[in-house]
Amino acid sequence: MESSVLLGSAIREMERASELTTKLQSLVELGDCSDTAKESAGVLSEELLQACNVTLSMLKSRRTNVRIKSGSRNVAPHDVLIRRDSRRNYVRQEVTAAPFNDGHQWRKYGEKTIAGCIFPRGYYRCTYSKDQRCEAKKHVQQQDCGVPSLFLVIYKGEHTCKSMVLRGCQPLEQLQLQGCREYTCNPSFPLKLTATATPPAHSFSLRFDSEDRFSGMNTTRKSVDEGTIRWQGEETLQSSLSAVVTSSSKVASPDLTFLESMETLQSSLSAVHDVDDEGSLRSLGFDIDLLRSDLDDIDLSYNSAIN
DNA sequence: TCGATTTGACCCCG
DNA sequence: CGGGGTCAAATCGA
Repeated sequence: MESSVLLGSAIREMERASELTTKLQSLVELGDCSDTAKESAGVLSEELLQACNVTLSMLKSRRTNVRIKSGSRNVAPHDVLIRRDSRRNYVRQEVTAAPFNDGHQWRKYGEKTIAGCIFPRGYYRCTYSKDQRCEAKKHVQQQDCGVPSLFLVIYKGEHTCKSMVLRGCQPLEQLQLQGCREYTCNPSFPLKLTATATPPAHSFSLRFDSEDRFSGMNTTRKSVDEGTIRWQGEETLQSSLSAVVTSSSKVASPDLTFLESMETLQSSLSAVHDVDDEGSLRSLGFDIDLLRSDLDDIDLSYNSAIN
């Protein structure tokens, strides 16, 4: 069971690597030596390398065979196990490359060297443990030296706090995404945005990288329907910001306005793209005002003036 | 100055 | 008694 879950994840990563290789190959066959083509090739190579590294980490971790003492069960990477402890509190354990991207805020209260483990175990409790008597805790332990590294995370107790700081109660957050500016939403998670053009399809890809001191750089992307951006929050804020904007060659207007399709949200998003003499997209900038809650699920469509 | 992290000491349980 | 979990003072950094 555990092996099949792991194998499935590894296969998906390799399928992604295969797709990236195909794209890279197409780019090479075009023989385009422009800067944007080089940049796109660089991005694809980077994604390809990461997909390979993730797969390697999974397979290496499987070899080292992570074992949970209580219950004596093996937990494969990305496998999730839920049980109750002796106090009938929920205990959930999982192996992940991003142990802090779980949508909650944690405060570290201890660290301990564990017998037989290379890396120390970190002890965290909910930031609101005192204010709201939230008893949620988690232990985080690095499993290997892979890139990205995998961590065993054991969650104990359920969140009773009303925090959900990454999902709603925060004041209006202004997020400006312009080219390659950096945006930091939390001192612990510096985020870096990169924008890249991919000729000749005039498509743009926006990628959000999140980085923390344990798992290093994480990159996420989303699939997009033509003419729309589907920006869907996943379990965590930090890994959810990824969008690919595809504008066909018929788009000639320098102004591209994205309209919010969900009236209940208070967010607004506008984008301006810059075209060169031949009408090809050269750069794309976003200005986004949003509430954190917006990140849960946003559907956007755009109108574009056609000359 | 205050909140978060670090780290050594202490407690508890098997 | 030893190892894991927590406490709390010291330290860090924004």
